[in-house]
Amino acid sequence: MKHLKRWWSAGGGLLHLTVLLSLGVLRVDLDFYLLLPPPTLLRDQLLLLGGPASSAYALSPLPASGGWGNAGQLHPKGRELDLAAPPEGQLLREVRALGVPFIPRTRVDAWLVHSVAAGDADEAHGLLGAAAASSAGEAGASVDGGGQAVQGGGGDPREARSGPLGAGEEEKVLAEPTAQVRDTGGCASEKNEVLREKHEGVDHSSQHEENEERASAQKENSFQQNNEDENKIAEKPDWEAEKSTESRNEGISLGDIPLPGSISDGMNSSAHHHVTFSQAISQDVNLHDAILLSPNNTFIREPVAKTSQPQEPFLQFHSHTTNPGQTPGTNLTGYLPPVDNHMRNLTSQDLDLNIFDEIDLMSLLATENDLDQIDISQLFDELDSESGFSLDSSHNSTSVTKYNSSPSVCDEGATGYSSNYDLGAVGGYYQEPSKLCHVDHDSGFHGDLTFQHIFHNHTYHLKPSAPESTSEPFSWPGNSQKIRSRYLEDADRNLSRDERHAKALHVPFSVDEIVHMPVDSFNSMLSRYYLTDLQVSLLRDIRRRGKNKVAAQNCRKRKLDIILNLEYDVCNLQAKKETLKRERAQCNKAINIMKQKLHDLYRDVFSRLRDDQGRPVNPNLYALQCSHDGSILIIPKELVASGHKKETQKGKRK
DNA sequence: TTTCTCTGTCATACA
DNA sequence: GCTGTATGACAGAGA
Repeated sequence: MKHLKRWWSAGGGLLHLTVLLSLGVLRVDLDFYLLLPPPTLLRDQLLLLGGPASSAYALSPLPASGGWGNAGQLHPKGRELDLAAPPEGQLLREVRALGVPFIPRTRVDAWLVHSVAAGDADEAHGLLGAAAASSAGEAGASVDGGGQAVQGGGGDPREARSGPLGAGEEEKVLAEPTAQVRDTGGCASEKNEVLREKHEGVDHSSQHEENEERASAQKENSFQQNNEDENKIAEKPDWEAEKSTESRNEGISLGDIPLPGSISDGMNSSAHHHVTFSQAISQDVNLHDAILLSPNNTFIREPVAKTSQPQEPFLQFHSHTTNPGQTPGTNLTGYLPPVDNHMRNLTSQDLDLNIFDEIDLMSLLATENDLDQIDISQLFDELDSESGFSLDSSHNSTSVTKYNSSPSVCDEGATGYSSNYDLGAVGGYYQEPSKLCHVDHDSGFHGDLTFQHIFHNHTYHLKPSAPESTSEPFSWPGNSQKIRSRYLEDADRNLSRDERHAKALHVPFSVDEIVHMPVDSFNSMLSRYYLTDLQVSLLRDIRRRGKNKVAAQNCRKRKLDIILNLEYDVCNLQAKKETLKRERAQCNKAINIMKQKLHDLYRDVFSRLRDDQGRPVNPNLYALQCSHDGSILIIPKELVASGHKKETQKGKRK
């Protein structure tokens, strides 16, 4: 534990990148991890290498989430990975107890952290040694004592054996990562270039080591807060996470995020170094963002080389595989070998073609269906009649022309709309930058959207009902136009009016998001996007109608509850009334019985009374009366009657 | 075809 | 003034 803490305190970090791919019915997360060494360790490593820094980080592709390890996988120190690793909960507790900023959301994450925490004093250096061995291969550097890379090698050990490379080959590749890099052909040079740039960044960062050390104490204190913040963010919806991350965006620009394309830039700056090295960042980046953010990066431009080599240390093929029929968030790795194998057996060309076929198809669908002029005209007719928009035909054409004449803006994954801001990620859909949603990349939008992806929880909320999702959940077999058109017709038919409007106007948000996001996020969204007046009006109408719809539902439900409660109260009151009637009858009956008993007692008393002559007292002429002192007097009824009259008269006078 | 129910929407009031 | 909520009234869809 103390070593891990030292690791974090020294400024080491763990960068978790997740690239989301959509392959037909499958969705694949490409998880890979970058162990970012603390500057102090880095310095030691540089000394060990005896030359200029050639290693800035350790690339540690990890096994797929859901399994603790694979046969043949090596522990950072070369041991077989302990399959009976401590329980995940224990690891999570340990890691979180450290207050490290990296939030292990998966067992793999926890394993990685634990591998550092549980190792001996050289463990961290061993990890760094792996980094050196990975990236300093061109110099032929042989790092002694823990030079093996932390490697995951994929989720299923069977896959490792049956994959393009055998287990032995895989180990060889892992031991000689640079050879793997060279094998990538043209990609290798670019990758090495990236590595070189990163190394330069490390050199630069090492110059600021003193500043780092001074700041380390403060960082350690801030780690705990960061950890708490990330925990909060992870539990919040996307828009709440966005709110939380907006404040971070003020301090961390998009370029600070050590994405594959921007990591070199981040390394070259000491300010960036604070972010990329000193703070461990766990973030998920979808492929779409990667493409947008890093157009010149080798990783993006060479998806074949990257995705086709599961054993490559740089990028380990998928840890999560989901499909639309799967429960959202379910990790299939290790549970669905056929799917997994299918994914792994995809050749690079297959993968590439699948990805971009889907992208092309999605773009085609969008352009063919969403921007169809006739549909737009019909839509505006609807809008005109239903939403009070005063639009004439000229307006329609103007609007369409306007939308299509905006080549300088980017439709940020405007898949019509999809849920949870996974606009580009869900469908792997990158729409050509010429549509409606005008995104200002300089206005902070990128950062927000990126952070939404970064902090999402790997759960792809595929709404089961078609109306909620307009993205294509699968690729069409053989591009059958009939099937596709039929599907689209059914999908459109199932869409609500607002959903059709939003889709036709290319509003890049789902109706659900528009309705339920906080007003601050909604307003910021309106201001952040270059939306036309029509789009803004539609968004506000959708939000108003959605709110009112929910309110009406609640109102009716409440009214129904009130009615049901009133009926229940009526039944209760009726039952209570019957009970009271029965009690009243019983009371009357008891009173009559008491009266009868009193009458009998009265008769019995008079039957025993005698006057002075020994004659019985007539009860019709005399009555018994109790005095105040408790004595009983026998008085004539005439006196009793007159006495009552006097009392009544007194009472009336009063 | 009529009736009834459900649902969405609008208008309005209020906090 | 804006926003959200509540509610009555109306209209349309469907059984």
